[in-house]
Amino acid sequence: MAGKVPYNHNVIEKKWRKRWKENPINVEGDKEKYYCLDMFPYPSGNGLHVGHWRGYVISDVWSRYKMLQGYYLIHPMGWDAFGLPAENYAIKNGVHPSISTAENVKNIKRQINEIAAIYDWDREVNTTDPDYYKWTQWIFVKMFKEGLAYEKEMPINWCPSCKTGLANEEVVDGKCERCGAEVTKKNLRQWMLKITAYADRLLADLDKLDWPEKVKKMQTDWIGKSYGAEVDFKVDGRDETITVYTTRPDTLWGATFMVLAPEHELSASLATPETKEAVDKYIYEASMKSNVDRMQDKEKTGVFTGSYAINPLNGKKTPIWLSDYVLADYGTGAIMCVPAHDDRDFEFAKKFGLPIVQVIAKDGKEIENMTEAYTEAAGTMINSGDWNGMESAVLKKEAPAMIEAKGYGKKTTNYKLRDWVFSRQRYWGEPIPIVHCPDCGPVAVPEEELPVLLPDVEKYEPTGTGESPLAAIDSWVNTTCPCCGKPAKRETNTMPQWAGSSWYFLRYVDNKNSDELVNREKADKYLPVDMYIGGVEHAVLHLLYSRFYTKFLNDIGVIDFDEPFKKLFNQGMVCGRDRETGAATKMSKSLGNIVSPDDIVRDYGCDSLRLYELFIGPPELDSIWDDRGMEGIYRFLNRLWNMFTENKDRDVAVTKELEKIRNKMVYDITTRLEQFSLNTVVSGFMEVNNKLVELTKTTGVDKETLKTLTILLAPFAPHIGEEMWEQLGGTDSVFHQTWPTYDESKMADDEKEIAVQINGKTRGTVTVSVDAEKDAVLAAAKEVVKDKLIGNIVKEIYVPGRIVNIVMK
RNA sequence: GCGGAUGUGGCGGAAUGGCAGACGCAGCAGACUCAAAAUCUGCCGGUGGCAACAUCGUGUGGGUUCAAGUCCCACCAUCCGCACCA
Repeated sequence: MAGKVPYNHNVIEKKWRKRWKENPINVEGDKEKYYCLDMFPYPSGNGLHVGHWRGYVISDVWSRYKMLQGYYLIHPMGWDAFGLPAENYAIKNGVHPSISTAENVKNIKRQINEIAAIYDWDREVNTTDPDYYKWTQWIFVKMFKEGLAYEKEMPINWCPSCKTGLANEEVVDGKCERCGAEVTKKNLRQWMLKITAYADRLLADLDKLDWPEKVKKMQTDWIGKSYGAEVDFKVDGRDETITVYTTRPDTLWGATFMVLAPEHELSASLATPETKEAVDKYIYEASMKSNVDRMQDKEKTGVFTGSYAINPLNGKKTPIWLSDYVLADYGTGAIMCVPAHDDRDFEFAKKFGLPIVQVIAKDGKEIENMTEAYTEAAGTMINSGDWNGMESAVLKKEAPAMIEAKGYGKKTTNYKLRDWVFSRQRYWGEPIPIVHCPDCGPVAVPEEELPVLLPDVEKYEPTGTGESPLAAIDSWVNTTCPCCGKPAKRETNTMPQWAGSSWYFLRYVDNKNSDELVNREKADKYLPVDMYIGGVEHAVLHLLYSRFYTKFLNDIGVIDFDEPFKKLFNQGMVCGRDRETGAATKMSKSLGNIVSPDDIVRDYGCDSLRLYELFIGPPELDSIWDDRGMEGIYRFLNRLWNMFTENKDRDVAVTKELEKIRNKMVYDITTRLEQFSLNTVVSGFMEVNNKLVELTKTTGVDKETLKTLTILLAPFAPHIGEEMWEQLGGTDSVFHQTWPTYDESKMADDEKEIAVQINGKTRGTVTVSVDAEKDAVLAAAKEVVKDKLIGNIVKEIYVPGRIVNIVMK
């Protein structure tokens, strides 16, 4: 066709990226803010693959949609740039991490800009920038002053490969989350953050959040709150008392023995001369076992100490054992054992021939030849003295108070959450701003002296001794005490990578402020985050730490809210296909199945890639990259472009049909987008385009429909959207238009084809007017299937606009 | 072991309890072309049938309902999370 300009993505995309740079489209005015945040990336040397892009595309589409709804966007990007890979690269190549990091940032920034993301680079932050980590350190100092950061010598998780301590959250299946090496225990002086002080609030406030239930559940489980009682057992013939924690105080009469963790402070001393050798051996062996060994030991082990404890309720002597199935750092490190009603205690009792006393009747009676523990708190109490006859479920709730009233112990709660091991023995992280003074102890570096700059070192290698490489720089380590002025030494441990990422979203709204972490007025205006988009891998670590930091900063008056992220969306991964098996596999260099967005953008354009990233599948599920699917999207954009160019200069009158198509299009796209069903938004565009292509051959498509389509499409394919808008005569950016609305009355069909079923099976169709009477529809329907109406009609069902079902016989 | 997610054509996937398979990919046939690519048109779950049509069909087995991919019960498989937390 004459005058037809083919779709040239290169020309269009280049043109509009330049325009956006010259005339930013996101302007504040007096608009309300909308804060849409991406999880900021670690600037890896590999750059991004199409999987990383998925989240960025989703957040960009959502942001542009919000923009068309009239919001001013906070849509920033930054770099989580401290961490091991840069340091390991430095060790290998002798390049300072700050140099390799800067190079990687540059490359990834280029890639991200090709998504056409409207990131506001004026807000950019980098966790390794001293102006940034000054405030990371400042938060630590504040926590230290509030007693939330403290030092402790304790056995911690130690990764022998990374040569650093790890938080519990960083240990997966007994292995290092980062490198996969088996984690061992090491006694080290550590900086800890008292996140447990916030356990209750971290748990309760989950209710406030519009987050995936899965993530809330994971955090709930990680915090692991339980209700029960601490009960004091006197050691027979000695002055000591052993306190146990139990969630089942109702079964106290059934406690027939007690088990202590080998690490319990009384473990060794409970041994008698006869048992001493065996007890010491057991304690020693337990201390040598790694986490993995301990978890893999399915068979229970244990040793009798020779001592007995007195059950406070019935005065009975119960033997005290040691076993490593009891955890030293949960509860009190000691448990009372009720083998009749606990699986683990049952197994232990069976193995070592300990007595089993049932105290809850199952189905109203005592079980003969018990083969497994009865763990339900359901049934009447038996063998339980004055508790006999009570309901277990009731007693379970009341017993803690009863025990407390009698002076046998107290009502209590417990958490699985532990305090956060916060120090790392590595180089590339924020120095912990503490000075150790022989007289004053640990002293915080005065706030006006922050940041404590990370010094250059010659050797980045972790020492492996439990000291950071910083310890080798005498000139840096030796300083004076800020308190008394005497010679003192700097803390040489650094912070974990999580430190910088636990609060970065606050800094974006005031990233150049050198006097405050964030200006309060700006914080009140632009925070918190309305929508947070990122992978589910941060369900516990990053998201829990960020919530903790936010609550702390709220407590000390820096900000006015106590939850950072109102809404959270986890996008699925984009997998590659295994060349041989065809199975979905993570994209990785070693498998050679990485698809680079650079190649795709070059061949098909950024708009095509954006649409394919959405069309590939439901955004919350993992999906598989398919090059041919990518081509299909490209074909669609070409068809759309051709349809557009053939209609844009025609003078087409609005018909009822066109009006219907337009309203239905707005309805479909809007509702699907609101439901975050982004894959079906794209198919919705294809459907409407197919219809418009048909109309192009006959009546053509009117301007209003083309304009509406253009605005709807713009958040998804912004370059072509802008180009179409301009060609339709728009003088301002398409993103300064208003999101279209629909009129339901103009969407509906006058006539509808509905199915006619007999006994639930479709036997024909009938086209009826939507406002036809039931009797008329039924009559028409019966006419269609009259040959098949053999027998008696029992019931006739008509669901207007949907179906007729005739029930026979 | 506990918890969660998922299971629909050759593939990715779509379906407020109401005609299963939208949309796309692949495939087949045709048009255009000397030819190919691109593009356009048509077909495209299985079985039977020239066809109209019939029949089976959403992991398996039951159930509720006029009607079930969708709701309920019991399983199976895959993936993810937690895992001796008393």
